[in-house]
Amino acid sequence: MLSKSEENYLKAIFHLSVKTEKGISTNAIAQQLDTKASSVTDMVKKLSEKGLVLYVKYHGVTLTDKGEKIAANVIRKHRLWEVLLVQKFNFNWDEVHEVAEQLEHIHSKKLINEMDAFLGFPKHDPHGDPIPDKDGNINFLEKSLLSTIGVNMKAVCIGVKDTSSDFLRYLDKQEIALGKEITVLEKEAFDNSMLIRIGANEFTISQQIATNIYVKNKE
Amino acid sequence: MLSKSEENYLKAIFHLSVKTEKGISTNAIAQQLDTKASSVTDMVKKLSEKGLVLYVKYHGVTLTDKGEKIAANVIRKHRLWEVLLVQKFNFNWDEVHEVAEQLEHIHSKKLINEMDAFLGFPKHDPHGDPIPDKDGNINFLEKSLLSTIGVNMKAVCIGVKDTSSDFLRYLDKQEIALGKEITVLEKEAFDNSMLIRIGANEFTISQQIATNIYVKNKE
DNA sequence: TCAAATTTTTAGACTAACCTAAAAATAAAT
DNA sequence: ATTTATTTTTAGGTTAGTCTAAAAATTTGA
Ligand SMILES: [Mn+2]
Ligand SMILES: [Mn+2]
Ligand SMILES: [Mn+2]
Ligand SMILES: [Mn+2]
Repeated sequence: MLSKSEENYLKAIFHLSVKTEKGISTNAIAQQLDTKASSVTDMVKKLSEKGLVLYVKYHGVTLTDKGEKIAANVIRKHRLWEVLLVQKFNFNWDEVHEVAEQLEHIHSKKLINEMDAFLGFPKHDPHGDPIPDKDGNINFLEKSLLSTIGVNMKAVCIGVKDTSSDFLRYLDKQEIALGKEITVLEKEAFDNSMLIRIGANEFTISQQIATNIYVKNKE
Repeated sequence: MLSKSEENYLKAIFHLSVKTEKGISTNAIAQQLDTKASSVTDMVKKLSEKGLVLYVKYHGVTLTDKGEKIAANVIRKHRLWEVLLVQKFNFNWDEVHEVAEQLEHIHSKKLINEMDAFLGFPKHDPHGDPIPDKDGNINFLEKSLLSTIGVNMKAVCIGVKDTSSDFLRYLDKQEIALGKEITVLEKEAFDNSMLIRIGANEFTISQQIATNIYVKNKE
């Protein structure tokens, strides 16, 4: 059975691997886990000996199939717990991540599969991120940034890039939530801010906001 | 924030303190936690420095109010998680303890209080043990061992002493469960076995069984 | 292409939580 | 009241996971 630390390393490497085909650098992992590069080197050696990553000195690491499966399972647990907290325990979507970081390391297959059923086999977590299935397969859905949507186009909010409390509470305040239809009314060339409509409300959002909201094109 | 290990020591001392007024010996704690006496000495010193136990060398430890409150809270979490697993996640009462040992160390006040509400503020866990309230108060209920019940008397099963899987599954097989009424029909002087009736079933149980079932006298 | 900057690894140390074996204190038995 | 047995503590070590500082390898870029 893997330690909490080993699981966190695999998860970090998994997340970093989504964006690139190359090996993941020691420094990137260190930054992701808020630790030092020398610690990463040590751990990566251990994971390599356990057959969970491929590691070539000075050239970064990649997950093996075995390591990838374990990482996906940790992420599955994290996201299912987040759904439970929001849907059953009255957590807001900005409150779940920290607790899920603890809960994702609970070892019990029965627990997670029963929870999955109890929640009705959700496909996405409260932030719109896909939940891996039992075998570790993830359904990466197509998504665009709101900032890329043209004037007079409609889109549906399906996720968030930034998941900080500050950002999520801003979205709450503006009543921007998953599933909401957003119409782009105007774009300001100078600062790339946008005038948008959600339901009956019209308001302006900055580029920084628009580049942190994932949407699905509507037509 | 306390480590998992520190919490486990406090919990062990709490459980051992229920049965005695005296200080808890190093050896007793070592046995409870399946560790060595020398390790206990180390940890007890640390807990003492943190003001969670009173420790006099060679004379055992007792919990301070602060330590007792923390221990009770860990037990509260353990038992509430057990209720969740049985009532919502289809766990049998012999399957919950191991997972609850992990879950009891999750740190989130909101989580445990929401869970408490979600479960309808249960007073007892699946094994009949009382669940401490938010402030750490426990309602120790009066209970007798089934072995002490006289012939022709009725009693209601309200708890179990042994919580091993083997014992709990034996109870399942015999359809002995919390809340069931048990009538003592005969007692065998030679081996202290008992003939009992539960519902329409009559059968004999050994003394070992009878001394591991808690009951409440009925009349 | 080769010196400078950057990244990565190694070397050595630290802490928490364990352990074994020996010493010290307490408890039990003659 | 001593001696003996038991319990507890101390001393010294181990492992996992972390750190800093220095050495080595790679990358950049003049
Ligand atoms: Mn999260
Ligand atoms: Mn999430
Ligand atoms: Mn239990
Ligand atoms: Mn229990």
